[in-house]
Amino acid sequence: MKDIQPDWPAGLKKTKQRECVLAVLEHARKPLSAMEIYSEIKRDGTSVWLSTVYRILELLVKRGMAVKIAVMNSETALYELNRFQHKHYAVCMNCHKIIQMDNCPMEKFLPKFQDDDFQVIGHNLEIYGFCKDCAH
Amino acid sequence: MKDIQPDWPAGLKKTKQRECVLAVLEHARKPLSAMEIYSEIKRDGTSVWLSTVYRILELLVKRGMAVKIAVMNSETALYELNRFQHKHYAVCMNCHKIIQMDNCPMEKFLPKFQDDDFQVIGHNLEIYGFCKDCAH
DNA sequence: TTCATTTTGAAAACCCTTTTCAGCATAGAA
DNA sequence: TTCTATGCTGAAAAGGGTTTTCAAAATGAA
Repeated sequence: MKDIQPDWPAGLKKTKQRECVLAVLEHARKPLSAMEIYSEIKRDGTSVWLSTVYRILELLVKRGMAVKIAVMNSETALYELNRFQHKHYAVCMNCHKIIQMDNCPMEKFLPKFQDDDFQVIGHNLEIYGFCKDCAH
Repeated sequence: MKDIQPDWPAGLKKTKQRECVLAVLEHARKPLSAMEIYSEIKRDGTSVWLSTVYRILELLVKRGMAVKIAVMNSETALYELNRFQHKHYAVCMNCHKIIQMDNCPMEKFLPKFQDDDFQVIGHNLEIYGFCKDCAH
């Protein structure tokens, strides 16, 4: 699990726990919760504490190496490696699967506001509905 | 505060606490948190418990009379009366003010998904940036 | 008014996340 | 390599919003 980091980011102390969190994120095929990352690491036999996972995730987000995703109406945050792509997700209302969207409606859109001006920095968009397995 | 409900919704027992929550929501000029609703009611001299406010809000949402808004990266949910309009909000990154948007980018947009099909039911969109008071 | 049923008060539990602080590990200096 | 300052983790507890519990109180139908 620790064989894929080519070079360690400068200024970060290299610890077993940080290597593991990064490795899990690199192997992840979908955004993961702190608990999922924690379980994955423990399953591999490494000892970590949940609070440490949270600390490491916070650090990675602060350094721009990871992205925190807040799925609406879900109380747990998800994390993934920052691959520097603008993206949005669709969430299945039945199985809660998360599916990546490949386009963005905000590209060609000028928002109008009730109040006067608003300097737009970014946006979050989430589609909800039913995935192909749960559509009936 | 209890002077504006023309007729009480059928099947709902009329209690002081429910009247108050509805009254606060009717007077609100922006989405409110459970705590804000609770404070407002107590400020008017009525005795309520926070858990009761939560219970009432849950009931109103379940009945479609209120809408729950989950502002991303904020851990408190907001509630407002369901006025049956499709809308989105912009959130100021500095003062956290919430400003209503008057248009929606999803109106003329067909999402493309990484996985195959996804049956779209709805969407959440949130713009973030700086309001006119906080833009510098 | 009486009674069955809901609703609330009051407190505690929940769940995810953050904080605390002492002990330990790490990286850089010697 | 060894030493040392600094940063990181373990372990536990606290935090903050929200939900649950259960007995007591209030509601509305008869």
